Amino acid sequence: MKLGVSPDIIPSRGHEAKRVSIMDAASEVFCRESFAGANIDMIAAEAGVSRQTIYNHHGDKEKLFVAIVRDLTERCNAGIFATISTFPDQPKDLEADLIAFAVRMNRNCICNRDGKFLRKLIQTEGERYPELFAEWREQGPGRTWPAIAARFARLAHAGFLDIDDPDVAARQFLALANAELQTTFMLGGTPDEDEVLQSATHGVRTFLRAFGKRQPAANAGKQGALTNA
Amino acid sequence: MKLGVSPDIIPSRGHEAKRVSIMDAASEVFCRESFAGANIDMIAAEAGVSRQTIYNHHGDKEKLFVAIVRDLTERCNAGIFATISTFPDQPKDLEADLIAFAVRMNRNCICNRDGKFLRKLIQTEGERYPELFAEWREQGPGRTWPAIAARFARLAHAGFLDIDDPDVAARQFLALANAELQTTFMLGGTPDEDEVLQSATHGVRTFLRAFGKRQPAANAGKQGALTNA
DNA sequence: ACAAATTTAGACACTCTTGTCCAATTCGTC
DNA sequence: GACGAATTGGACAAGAGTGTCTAAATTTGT
Repeated sequence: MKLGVSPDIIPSRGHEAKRVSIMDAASEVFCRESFAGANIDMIAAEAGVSRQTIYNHHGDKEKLFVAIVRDLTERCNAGIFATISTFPDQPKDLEADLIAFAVRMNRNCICNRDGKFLRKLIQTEGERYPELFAEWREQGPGRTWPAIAARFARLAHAGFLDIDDPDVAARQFLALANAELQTTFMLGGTPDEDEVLQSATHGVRTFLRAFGKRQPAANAGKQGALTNA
Repeated sequence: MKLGVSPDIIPSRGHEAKRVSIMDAASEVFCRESFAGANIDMIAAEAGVSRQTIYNHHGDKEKLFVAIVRDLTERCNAGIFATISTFPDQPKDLEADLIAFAVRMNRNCICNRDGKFLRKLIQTEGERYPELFAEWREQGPGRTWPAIAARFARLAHAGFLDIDDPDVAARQFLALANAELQTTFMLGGTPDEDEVLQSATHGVRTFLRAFGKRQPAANAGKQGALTNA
């Protein structure tokens, strides 16, 4: 019933509409209740379809769950790569551009519905479905970290940063950008725009204090600007 | 019933032994299977007691769960405060001392059994038991972050660090120390000693590049040592 | 060794959930 | 409006899990 999830046309009625509606409701319920705690009637009610329709579409509870995870994994990875492609390779204002990138990363990949759901499902059910989440591991972290690291390496090579190990720097960059959101994430909350911006700003400032060029020569006053709140 | 409490002795048999055994098994099973997925027979089998004994001790499944969470929260907080008390207030070798502290923090509070279990239970069931985990939030993050921040503030005041906002610095310190363990945590794994040391080392080095005194005057060569791998 | 307390195994009633079947109804399309 | 496909709701059997009850066995304190 709502919009804005998939890039394709969303059928607002008919067979496909039910399918989408079921997937939406199932993600929600599986995340909220865990696999064992979720029941088909709940999902049916939330999706506004009859229980039988769910069985018609997906066969059984486990197949439905697998479909959900695959779907989320795919969409999340697409979102992450799309966001990585907006990495500031030729920054005009390094600090501002990195903050904006960190905010995009958080908003579009980590704090959004798909990101939140996938993260929770991995944490909750990851150990019980190793092969399913191994796929995520390879397609997700296994591919996205190197991609981000490559961007930082390029930025360093172009003289904007002073980085020894791009892989470590990439991990630390995101860790810093999220540092102040951890407690909220823990309890399944969604940080608001302000919190995301705050965390990203503080994180990027610290990142640049560590990896920024000591004296860019062009703007000597800049360094001072980084330290004041 | 009887004896004046002997606070220290751990009973290896008898009534109390069963109690401990049940708590251990229940933590394990609740974490692995989630509250809804766990069943009493599983816990009984894992604890080596009969199902009825569990009902005798704890009344019902939910009361058992609550007891587990309280127990874990209490022990974890104790561990965290004990570790905070080992913070290097008068460091001899700042980098080495902070790395050692970060490793202790990880080993004793985050990667150990209690930490891992509590984290997973909060992630999995936090939304369903708000009042229970609100307690954790107040006693845990609400008290430990300020405590750590105060230590960093003191270190800065003593001239070892150059910190604007101790709260932010404290959060970033731990975020950096854990940066390379996130993926492992996600799937419920336990990082080995090497990974913990690696992550802490890289994290502390970055932290000091950001917050270390630029030129401590006394040891000019030190700064160089921080930057090489 | 005796008495009290605790533990045990099994049976049990009850509830909840899954997944199937089916007849009636609605929907999409021509 | 008519036809085929999809959806619905309700009944249903089978299975699993909770929590209770009991009588017998075991452990504990003295």
